[in-house]
Parts: sequence; structure tokens; C-alpha cells
Amino acid sequence: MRNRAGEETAVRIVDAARQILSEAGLEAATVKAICDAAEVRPGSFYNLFDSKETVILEVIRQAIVAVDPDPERTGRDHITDLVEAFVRFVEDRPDLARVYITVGVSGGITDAGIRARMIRHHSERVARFTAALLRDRPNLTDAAAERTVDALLAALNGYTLQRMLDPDFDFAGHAKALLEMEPR
Amino acid sequence: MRNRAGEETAVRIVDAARQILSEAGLEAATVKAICDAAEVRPGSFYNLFDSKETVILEVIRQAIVAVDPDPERTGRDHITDLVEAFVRFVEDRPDLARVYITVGVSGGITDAGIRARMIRHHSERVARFTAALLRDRPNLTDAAAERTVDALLAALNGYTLQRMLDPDFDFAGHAKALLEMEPR
DNA sequence: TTCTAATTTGAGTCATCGCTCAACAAAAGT
DNA sequence: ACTTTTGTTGAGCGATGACTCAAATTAGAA
Repeated sequence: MRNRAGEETAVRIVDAARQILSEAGLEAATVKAICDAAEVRPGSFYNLFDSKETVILEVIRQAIVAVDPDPERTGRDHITDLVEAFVRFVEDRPDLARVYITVGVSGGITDAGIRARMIRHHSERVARFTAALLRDRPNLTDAAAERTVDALLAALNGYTLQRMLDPDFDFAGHAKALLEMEPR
Repeated sequence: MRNRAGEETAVRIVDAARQILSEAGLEAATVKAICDAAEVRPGSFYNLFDSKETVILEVIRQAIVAVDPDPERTGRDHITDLVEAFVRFVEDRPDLARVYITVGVSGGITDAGIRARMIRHHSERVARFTAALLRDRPNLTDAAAERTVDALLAALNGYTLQRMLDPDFDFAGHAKALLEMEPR
């Protein structure tokens, strides 16, 4: 990387990398494939990024950030808002959702840095969802709320996974139905 | 592939492939890496298998088969048995569980054959779990039972995913707690 | 216009990929 | 013992991977 310019080109490269990662997976995300999709030559690629890995990590970062938009609003959301926001994320940004689930997970197994980020992100989600649930249903104990949220988030991730495999899967319907579940 | 013998060698190769796939992911599963781990030379590899892909698909097949052991016993299990069998699978064979979740999913996005097998396998699981649940709780309607099973399996998959990222995660505890959930 | 710095280029390096095959070794028949 | 079948070897093939860099091009300041 020689300097800080060419930002529009850098954006095109990251966009191309995201598209390839989401549609064809990590294996297919070669420098050549990314450069072709971004209409850039390898020299430009390496003028702007230190390595292929840098670009891929940037896409994963985008995905993690996009999972929970507006995290600064913590404290005001209802649990339905949080679920709906996640549904919107999966429906509107299937590319980032795919990256989140596939690259995030397989990368999490290989790469300790990615793993740490995924785990941290998950515990932040649990805290946020639990606070919202307790606000909506104050009759629940803290433990019961956290158990419920654990199950809710696991099921949301499971449905996301299913949605990635089967584009016809009614993700929104199933996700919202989860709000009707509770410990018996 | 020249003949059908050298089966012990073939087993060693598949074992090595499974280990590498589970610990280091698809990217790391090169023919050289597999051969080194199996203490075999590439010539022998290609004497026994048509391609690298053949071996990887065999590992994925093993994983899918191992998810639901003894499927011929359909009709007698309780829902708790099915969940416990899955818990045992994840705890006892984390290697195959990792392959199931990571390679199965990322492969499912790329490869139509893998995708079809994963989807088929999932609908078989839904049918089996739903039958068991209706047997245990005849007061549920078919639709409610299937909704419950959908959520149960999604959550199990989500927990599996979480377990793959965090080895300290109490998978068995969370999985069994799911049996206490129901539609309200 | 002219000079300079920012940006892009593409041929090229070296390593590694999946895979092949002629030769060799070990068993198994006969 | 000799032949055949079965299994293994490892050098090496062409293709492609990530990545480099001197040269060309472009853009903005002077």
C-alpha cells in the first residue's frame, strides 16, 4: 500500500469482494476474481490493500456491523423491534447475511481474531435483547429472560442458516413466530 | 482410480481429510495437506480417489449420516431422545459437527448438489421430530407441532454454530432447555 | 503549459495447486 | 521360482494462486 487515495477504487474492490464472498464463497474469492469484478488490475489492488486477507476481513467487519444497526439506541427498543431489525437485515442484505453466517463461522474456526469478534458480538446481542425483553415482560426473572434470549438468538441464527440454503424459506414468518414462544 | 483395494489407505485418507476440514476449514484441505496427514503420497491418493472433491464429499456424507443415527428406528423415539441423540452427536463428534455446519453450509451455497442434500436432510429431520412431538403431546395441532419443531431445530443448529465458535459453550444444557419451550 | 505527485497498469516472479504416470515394490496365484 | 495383480512412489506437468514493480498514465498545483 503506497498511499491513502483512490478511495472510490477501494470501495469498488470491497464491494466486489463482498459479492463474490457471498455468492461463491471464500474459495472463489481470489485476487484475480475480485479484480475482474471490480474492473481493476492487481497492481491497483495492492496499491490500496496490503493483502487479500485485509479486504476479506473488511467485508466480515461490514457484515458484523450490519447485523445490529444503530446500536447506540440501546435502551429504547422493544424485543419485536430488534427481531424486526434483524429480519430486515437478512431480507435486505442477504449478501452480508451470508457472509456473516458462512465466512464468519468458518473463519471463526480458523482465525482466532475473527472468532473473538464473533463471540464478543454475540454477547453484546444477548445483553441488548435481554434488556429489551425484560422491559417488555417485567414478570420474567433475569435468568428466564436470558434463557429465552439465548434460544431466540440461536433460532434466528438457525433460520438464517436455513434461509441461506433455501431462498424460498419464509424467514420473516418463522422469525416473527419465535416471539410467540416462551418457557413453559 | 485403478481398482477397489487399499481400503485401509482409503480410510486413512478420509480420516485425514475430515480432521483437516474440521480443524482448519475447506481452504486448508489441499491434497498435499491431506496426504501429509495420512502419510500417503499423492500417487496413492489418486489411485484410490478420482479427485479431491470426491474425498471431501465423502466426509460431508459421513457428517450428514452421523447427525441422525439409526434413522430406521423412526416411529418409536420420544422427542427428548432425538434431542439427546443430537446433543451426543455434537459432543462426541465435534469434528463431524463442524463439518456439518461449516462445510455443509458454505458448500451448500456454492454447490447445488450439497444444497439439495442439506435441504432434503432437513425436511427428513422435521418430519421425524414432528412425529415424535405429536406422539408425546397429542394435544398439539399438526401446525403447532411443526412450528415448534421448526424453531427447535433452528435453535439446535444455532447452538451448534455457537458451540463451534466457543468450545466452552454449554451446548447440552442449552439444547435440553429448548424442550421446555412452547408456543404461548 | 509544465512539473509533481497520485494512481493505474500488466508483464512477470515464485510458490503451490490438483493431478498424472512410468517405474517400482509387495503380495497372491500358479 | 515366475508371473500377474495390487498397491505405492515421487518427480514433474500445466494452471493458477498471491503478490511485485518499473513504467505509463492521469490529475491537480503552480
